[in-house]
Amino acid sequence: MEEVLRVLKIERVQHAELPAAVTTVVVPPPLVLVKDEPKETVLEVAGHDDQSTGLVLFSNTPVSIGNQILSQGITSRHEEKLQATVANGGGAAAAAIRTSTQQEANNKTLLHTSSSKKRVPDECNEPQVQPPPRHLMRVLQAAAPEEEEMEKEKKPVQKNTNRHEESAAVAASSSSFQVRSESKGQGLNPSSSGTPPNFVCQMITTTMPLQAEEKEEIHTDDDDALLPAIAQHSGARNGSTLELDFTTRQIQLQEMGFEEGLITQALRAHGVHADDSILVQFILDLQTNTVNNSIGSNNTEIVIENWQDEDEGELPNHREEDIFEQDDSSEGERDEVETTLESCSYVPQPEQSIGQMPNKTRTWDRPSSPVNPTEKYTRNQTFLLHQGFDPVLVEKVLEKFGEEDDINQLLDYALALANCDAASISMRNSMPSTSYSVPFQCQELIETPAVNTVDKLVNEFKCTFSARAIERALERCETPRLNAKDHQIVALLDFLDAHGDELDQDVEACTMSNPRSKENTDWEDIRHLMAEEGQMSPKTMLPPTYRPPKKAKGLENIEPPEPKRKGAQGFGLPGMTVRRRHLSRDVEGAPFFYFENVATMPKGEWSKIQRHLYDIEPEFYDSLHFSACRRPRGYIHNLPVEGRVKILPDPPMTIQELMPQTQAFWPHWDPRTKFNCINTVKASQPICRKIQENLEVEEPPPDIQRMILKWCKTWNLVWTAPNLPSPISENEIEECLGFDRDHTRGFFATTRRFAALGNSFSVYTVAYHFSVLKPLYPNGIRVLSLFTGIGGAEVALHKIGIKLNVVVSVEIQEDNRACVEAWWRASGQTGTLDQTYHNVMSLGRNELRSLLQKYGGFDLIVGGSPCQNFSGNNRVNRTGLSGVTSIMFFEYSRIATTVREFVRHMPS
DNA sequence: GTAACGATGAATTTCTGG
DNA sequence: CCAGAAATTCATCGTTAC
Repeated sequence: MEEVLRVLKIERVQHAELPAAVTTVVVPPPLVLVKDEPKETVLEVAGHDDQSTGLVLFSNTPVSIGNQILSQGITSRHEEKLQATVANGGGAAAAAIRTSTQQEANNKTLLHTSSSKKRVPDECNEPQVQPPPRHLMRVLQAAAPEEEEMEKEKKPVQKNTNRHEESAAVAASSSSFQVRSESKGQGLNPSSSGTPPNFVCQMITTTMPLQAEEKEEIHTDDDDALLPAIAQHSGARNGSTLELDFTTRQIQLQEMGFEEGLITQALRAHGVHADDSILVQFILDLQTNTVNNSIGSNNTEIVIENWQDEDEGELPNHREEDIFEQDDSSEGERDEVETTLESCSYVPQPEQSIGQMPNKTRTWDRPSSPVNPTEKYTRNQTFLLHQGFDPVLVEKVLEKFGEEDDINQLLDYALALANCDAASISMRNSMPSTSYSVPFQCQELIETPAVNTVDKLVNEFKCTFSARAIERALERCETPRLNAKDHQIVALLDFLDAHGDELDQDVEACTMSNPRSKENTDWEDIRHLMAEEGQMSPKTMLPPTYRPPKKAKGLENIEPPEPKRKGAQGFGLPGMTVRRRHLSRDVEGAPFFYFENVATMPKGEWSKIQRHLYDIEPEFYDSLHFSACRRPRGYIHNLPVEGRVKILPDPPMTIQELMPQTQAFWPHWDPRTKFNCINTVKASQPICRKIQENLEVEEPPPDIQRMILKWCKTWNLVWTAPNLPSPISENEIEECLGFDRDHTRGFFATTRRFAALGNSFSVYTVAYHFSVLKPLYPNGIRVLSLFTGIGGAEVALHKIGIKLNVVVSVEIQEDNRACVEAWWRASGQTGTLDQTYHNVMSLGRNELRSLLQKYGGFDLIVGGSPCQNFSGNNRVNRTGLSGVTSIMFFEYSRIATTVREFVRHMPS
């Protein structure tokens, strides 16, 4: 049985341009691994997984531990670790059966009822077991240096998971936490508003002591970056072992079909223990550059990404000039990178006119292709053959696109043909037609392309679960093996996330049904409806753009627990010392991004979101620390966390401060001082009437008081007259959230206004986070605002005093757009408000390119994606990321990562 | 536009065995 | 008295039929 490893380059192709989604797959010479015999324990071979243009080295089917060739590349240390984990993690996992709840019977009348629910002890509830040894496979996937790097990088993360310990340690370790300076009176930007600002910033600069181990950590990183890869490990191993490894890897790569010279170059450049994907990609790049220097922009992008990944001495802003100043690499490497940078990115479409970028010293055009058609044909043929496509297939492709300049089109077509060949025709005929699209070039030839679900799961969605787990998940979720739709695959991934560990084991007890099947048809309908209305392509919902590889789980390497939300104080409140965090160099620095959503998602959903946003730990805040209402939210961002200030003067911090007129009627048994979270619906009149009826008695009994209080809390009722509870008004909500009163007045129908406010940011909280941007952008900021809503982020930036040079606002609701536009005028903004795009799904790569060219880049990408499927208030479809609206998070992720990719590759 | 519609997970409190 | 387990309390950017 043969196992074929393929290196895939998956790239999103702008969906507005193509009627169908295109996944570009670059297949290198097959890497053949021969299995001795199947074993019980299977091995996933997965390399590193990068962003949308990243690489995935994977195995379609399990590779046994006894794999002869693979074992050559595995050190004995790996095998020991694997065996140890198998031995320790082999317990059977039982599906936890959720305990049922029992409601008290009498719930019809208000009197003498209780809303409390009692959990019935469930005898079937078995204790959770440790994750099974599936993750051990991932230990193997990382070569020794990779593993060490991972562990090194994990240390600060794991350390950060225990905030109490760290803060205690910081407090105990030093008294050097100092308030260095405090100054008041920083007003708003005078040029941005005709009226003097009411807010001042209280500048409190805190400095964190650099702890010894952190100093050492940074030092080590830098050193590593400067050392040749081989030399990194020479100290850890003796010369003979190193030589043996070198030879082993050389043989291994030779068997993959690569030339010896290229292999030697790759091993010298990356070291013998580098990840296969890195080596293979390096060789491919060498090949590609050798065969033809102008294959296409996308291939050169890989070179850049790899180079940047490897260059740990890179500065945060990643400007190339800075890189060169810092980089100690050889002159030859520098020339190569310069050439690559010159040829990368921004491939103009024929119909597009490329505006001149300000302050540019380089052209965005890629190098011109060979003029001679025969030369093009030969070039494409060589390229496709080098990617490992069958010669017959290559001929077919070349017949149609032999002289095509765009290499991606060729690859799309070749992939579609390959997929078609691979799939069973009989099965294809028996399957219902699918919405999954093939490249438009192929549709005339392939009417119903059969796409293997597992392939799609692994290739597009970058699933790293074992084939066994996937097989079982397919059965459990009743997912078709061919042509599964995207939402079905998302559901499958969710199921795998939840039960993948169990599925890897021989556990018969897992009786989960498909938890996501309910809304599948809804989503499909919506997509097609929107497609018919021209709002989006049917295949707009592309897979996530960033899915870091799953972390290896071993005995000593356990996934950090979900971050605690107790208190929801993020990395620190005003006046508190700030908890430090460690962002990788790939993530830190401009352009900044800022994502917000509800804190209390279904279990595991924040972890998924985190994985799609550079694996940055969410920061949970409750706005009750900044205003008179609760608003527990999670934020994932790469903003600095030190030096935050809040806007002054302080807003009303209690209900009583906000509404002093209610104090006269406030019952003594109602202890509330803060509103609960502002929802999107108002309390119904019958609730208020019922409360009134029960308050006819002068002093209601305690149980009635409790019930009334519960309703007051749920619906944010206030006492506007004796025994008269009323819902909080829109104006009061505006003030609670940090908007000016009447911010939303006049744009919405009554219910819509309430909903728009309920969906908004808490300006005070967001402003606190954004305040670190003020010294960074004294001349103003360019913002890409997704899911703008009523403009909470923009208002926050304005109130901090950051000038809004450009705001590209993407908001689908017309009334919201009108509200933002009105605020823009009323607040005397002098910058540009661009509301051209209404739907985030219409922002493809080309649109983003043109926006970047128009405005010269973005400094901040901000957005809070819809939360309906996350919210605890949703009784119907609280389905998490696979929900109809919450899946829009992936659009934020896609756009944020794409913009960051573009901006960071832009010449300064 | 109105009104009726629970489940979920975290935080908190209480119970229990040593 | 204490630690861990179990029970209870509490809050939740909402959906849908009418």
